Amino acid sequence: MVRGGKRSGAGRPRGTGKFGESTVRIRVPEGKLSVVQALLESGDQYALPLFDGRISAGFPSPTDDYSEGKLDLNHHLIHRPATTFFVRVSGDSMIGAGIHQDDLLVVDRSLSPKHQDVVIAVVDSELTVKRLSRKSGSVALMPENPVYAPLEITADMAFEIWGVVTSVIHQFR
Amino acid sequence: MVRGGKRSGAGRPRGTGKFGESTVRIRVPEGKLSVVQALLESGDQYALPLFDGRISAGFPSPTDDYSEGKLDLNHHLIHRPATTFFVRVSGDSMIGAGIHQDDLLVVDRSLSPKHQDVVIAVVDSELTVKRLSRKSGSVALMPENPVYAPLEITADMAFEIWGVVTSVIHQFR
DNA sequence: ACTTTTGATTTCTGTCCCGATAATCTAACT
DNA sequence: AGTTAGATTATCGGGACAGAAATCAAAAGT
Repeated sequence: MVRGGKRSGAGRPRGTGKFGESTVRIRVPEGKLSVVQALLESGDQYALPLFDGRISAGFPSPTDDYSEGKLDLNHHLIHRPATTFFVRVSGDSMIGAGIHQDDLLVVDRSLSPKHQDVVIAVVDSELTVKRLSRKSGSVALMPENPVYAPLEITADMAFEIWGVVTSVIHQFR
Repeated sequence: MVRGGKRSGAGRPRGTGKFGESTVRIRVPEGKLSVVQALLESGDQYALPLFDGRISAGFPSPTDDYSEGKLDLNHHLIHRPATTFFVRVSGDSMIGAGIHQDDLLVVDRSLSPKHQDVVIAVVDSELTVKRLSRKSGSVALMPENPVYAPLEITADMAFEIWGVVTSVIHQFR
């Protein structure tokens, strides 16, 4: 007479809802509701497809499957958000390293500056970006532009390294 | 005898809770609970301070107030997420434009390619990044490296522009 | 008269409950 | 064997509730 009956495995399976997973109820301020819902419904809006320029056979299309995977700029370029900041470049003393006027630098304060690192330094109250040289016990800031001269750091200078430049971003449009 | 009494204005004011705003209840999948809570409690984790290299007086410190404001790379570099993708650079034909081997390009398909734009193009099944020239009715792809020659586009070529390069990102570390 | 205490009131937050809906299983039926 | 219908269990969103928090106003204290 009875259909079914109490048994394991019966009923709606878990994780068959909208999110494919069990859910928790939380309170969200009204102002941030839209961004949270966007995060939930469409995943990370800024995880965008990455193409490898080396693979160019077969006339691929941007609408194809993205076998190279997806990339989020923030995650890719910023490893420690708490110790990272940006600097807008002034001057052309590092043009040989691909750092141009008005470029944006990503700087991490938590990295220990090593020989040949590009660093943000303050020398006598002046903010500069240079390549750090630690050769033979002396410290020097090396520009990458023949117009400028290397700057040897001496004990009487107010010298501080703010951080190590991890990336440079140049905008065309 | 009665203290207080029914009246308007009494009671806890609205918006005095944890979020300073009225809240709504939503369901969040367990797996995304931590990221949603991080978004709510600490704001945008990737909105980082921006310094202007031109302002260098007074020996500022990264721990000072950030009068230049905060910047989010995704918002700053990606205006239309739906039509934007990344390309990893292969080759050195655009080194004069600051585009090096293994750099990351941000490409927007929704921008109409104009004269002198840096574009991602497919010519005869080959993916290239070049500066677009539309002078005098003809179309050409101009490298920025004297080792390479300009490529004039003729009618018999399979030619397609994938998008306009809006930024180039070079990583040091 | 001024300050402090105390109860009343109202809102916030997290949790529980519940009905409607949805998805699956098993028995009954064709 | 294939279909149908009841049983079972999970999801989803709304209502409700207890405890905490914040404010008001009267009462009590100085």
